[in-house]
Amino acid sequence: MAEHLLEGLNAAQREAVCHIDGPLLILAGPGSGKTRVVTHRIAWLLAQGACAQQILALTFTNKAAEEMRGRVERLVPGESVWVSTYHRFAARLLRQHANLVGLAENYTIYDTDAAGRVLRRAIQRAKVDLTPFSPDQLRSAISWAKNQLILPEDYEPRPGHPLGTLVKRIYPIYQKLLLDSNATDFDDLLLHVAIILRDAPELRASLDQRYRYVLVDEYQDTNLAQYAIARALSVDYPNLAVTGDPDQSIYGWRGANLKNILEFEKDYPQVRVVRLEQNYRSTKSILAVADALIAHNVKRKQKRLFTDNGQGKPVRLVTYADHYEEARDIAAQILDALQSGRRRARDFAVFYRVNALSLPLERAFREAGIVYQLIQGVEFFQRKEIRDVLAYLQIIYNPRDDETLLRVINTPARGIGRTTIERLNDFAIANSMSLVDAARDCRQVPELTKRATAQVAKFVKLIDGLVSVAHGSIEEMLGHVLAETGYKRQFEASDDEEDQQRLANIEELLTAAREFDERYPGPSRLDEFLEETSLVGDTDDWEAESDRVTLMTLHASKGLEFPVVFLIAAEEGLLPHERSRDKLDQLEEERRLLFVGITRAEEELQISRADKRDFRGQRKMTIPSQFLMELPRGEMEIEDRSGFGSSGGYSLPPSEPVRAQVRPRAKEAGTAGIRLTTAAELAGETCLPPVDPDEFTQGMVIRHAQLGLGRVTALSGSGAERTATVDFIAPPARRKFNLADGELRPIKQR
DNA sequence: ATTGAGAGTTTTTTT
DNA sequence: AACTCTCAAT
Repeated sequence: MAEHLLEGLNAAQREAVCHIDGPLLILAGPGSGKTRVVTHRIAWLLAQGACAQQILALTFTNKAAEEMRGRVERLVPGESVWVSTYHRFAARLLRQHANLVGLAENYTIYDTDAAGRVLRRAIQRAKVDLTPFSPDQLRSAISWAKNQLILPEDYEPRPGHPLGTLVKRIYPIYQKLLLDSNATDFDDLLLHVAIILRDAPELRASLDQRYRYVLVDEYQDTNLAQYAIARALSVDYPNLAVTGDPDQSIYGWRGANLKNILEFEKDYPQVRVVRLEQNYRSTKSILAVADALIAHNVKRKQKRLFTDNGQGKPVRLVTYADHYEEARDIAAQILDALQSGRRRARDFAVFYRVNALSLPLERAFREAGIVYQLIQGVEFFQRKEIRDVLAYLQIIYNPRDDETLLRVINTPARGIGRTTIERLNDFAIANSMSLVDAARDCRQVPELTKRATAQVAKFVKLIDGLVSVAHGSIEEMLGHVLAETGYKRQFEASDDEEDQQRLANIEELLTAAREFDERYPGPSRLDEFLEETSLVGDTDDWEAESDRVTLMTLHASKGLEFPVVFLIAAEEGLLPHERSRDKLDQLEEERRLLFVGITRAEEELQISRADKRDFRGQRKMTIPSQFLMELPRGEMEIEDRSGFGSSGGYSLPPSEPVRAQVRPRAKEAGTAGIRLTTAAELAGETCLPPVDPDEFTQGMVIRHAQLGLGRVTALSGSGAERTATVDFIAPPARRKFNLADGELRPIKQR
């Protein structure tokens, strides 16, 4: 019956898939088919009679959750297994039991930004001198405490620990500000739920029973709070299955606790341990390098990686004269492979330790005419204009939210200045009321000028007006917000490129709202919408389907794989990062980071460094990474392109011509199956006059006055409402346009 | 309330 | 180098 689920699995994989009751630890090396095992196991459980509602799968990222949900859906169509991130699961649970921790059901989830501002207010209120510490250090100390499930009243610093003393003062104030605003930060979602599960045994027991089978992905990255939640759901029904790889734990700095996985067997002595050690991703050469490197970690569970894949090319270790040369040569190698038709752009990825290292690469790629996508964290919903507009929705939903009120009270500017806000705030504190209520009673505040009082009264009226229309669809509510607040007006007046982009983003938000409304028809689901916008980023940011070279940090590369990988800047201070100096644990984490990077590669891998590098505006001689000494150099191809002794430094061996400066001809590019646009191609095109919005078609090549050439990838609406999503080629960018504005012109190719 | 000069930073970032 | 933050001047 369900035997097909076992097809094509090796013995270890089968063992994991067929395990039903009792704790299970899956130690899954890179490329060992972990996701496959997890999804097949879910399908297996269902086939054995478990019902979908009894299964809960927890992941760390939305991307992972989506991926897993999709694969389960394909295996067993129609079954709705709850696959969720930890935070979303916690947010839902907390929504139902908010009263147990002093919150109301309509609590707000703050993003890092908002939480940071609250912390700043907490510091001010504590009237302490923060020096010599930074607010950031304090933030991470509080975050650490929350992840350790230490409540404000229980926090005790180590004696004589100056930062701890400050935390003890400020953490309770910070937490009170959050609770008074009926708000949480990200850490709170987990903290509150963990505390609820600890202190409400009946509730815990009923949830334990309800979620009979709990699966946790990337277990090596769990912090104590997440661990506590998973454990609390697996007491009476200890069917907890966790998967992870201690060697891929790279989020220790965020409170992840490697002990959770290393000591899982202590927690559940009757645990069944399955090791997935066969790698299906990489060549023998690549795996050997990874294996040799990670063997240098002391705190580690022994694990042997092996593969039936071929030997493959040797891993290359290259030294360049400088970062510029490094970038140029990588671009040249990629271009060469593209032009010969050996590879597509999407086959390549370049990894680096810090985002700032991407610049020279971007420049080189642009010069070479290589299309690339940069994966970086500025998420759509984090953008200022989006946050501003959403803030109004948050206020409608939870008016007690002081922080958000502070954000919107003078955005856009409406003549309520700092002093006015301060006086309102003092009044609110004195009467222990929320800011909205203080604003509502602004006539009782004697210090306020007449003018200020009038402005504040007007603002209160605005908010009340918005609240009164809070039943419609999200799109409508957003429409009201934009209309009543005049938020768009400030940008419409300007012809600044950035402001126009902001407007476009707001349009995009409206589209997102409409899609949401369609997905959840019926009564207003404001809570769901706000939850989604604060907990879900831009999901379609990186998609394998777009044919571009990928540039990203090593951290971002986790979970992905590419045929060809370039790993740059293997230098002391960068990899390992200088902040990990002299700290064994952190040094091992840096080593794991490199391990993760190496094991992303399927067929080819090049690790490089430069003798000189400009960094933070300074040119410095570099020192090779100590990790390079740990690699099996005998099995690798070592190349020195630093031009030792030669004056130029830019010279390359004659067999490897410098290609980066050669722009590809459009024809050649076409045969290689890649889309490249050259200057020549550009010149050979003429713009057609503006056309009716409905004449745009998918795939059409267009030109934008500032952004250049692009291709229409998606269309929606019609007539004056018709919008197009356009992928621009150089620099690569995805933008959305209202076609009625006439900014886009079709291109006629000669 | 907005602008600008000057100073001070600077890892990674699932949520 | 590039960015943010602060504080002072308009």
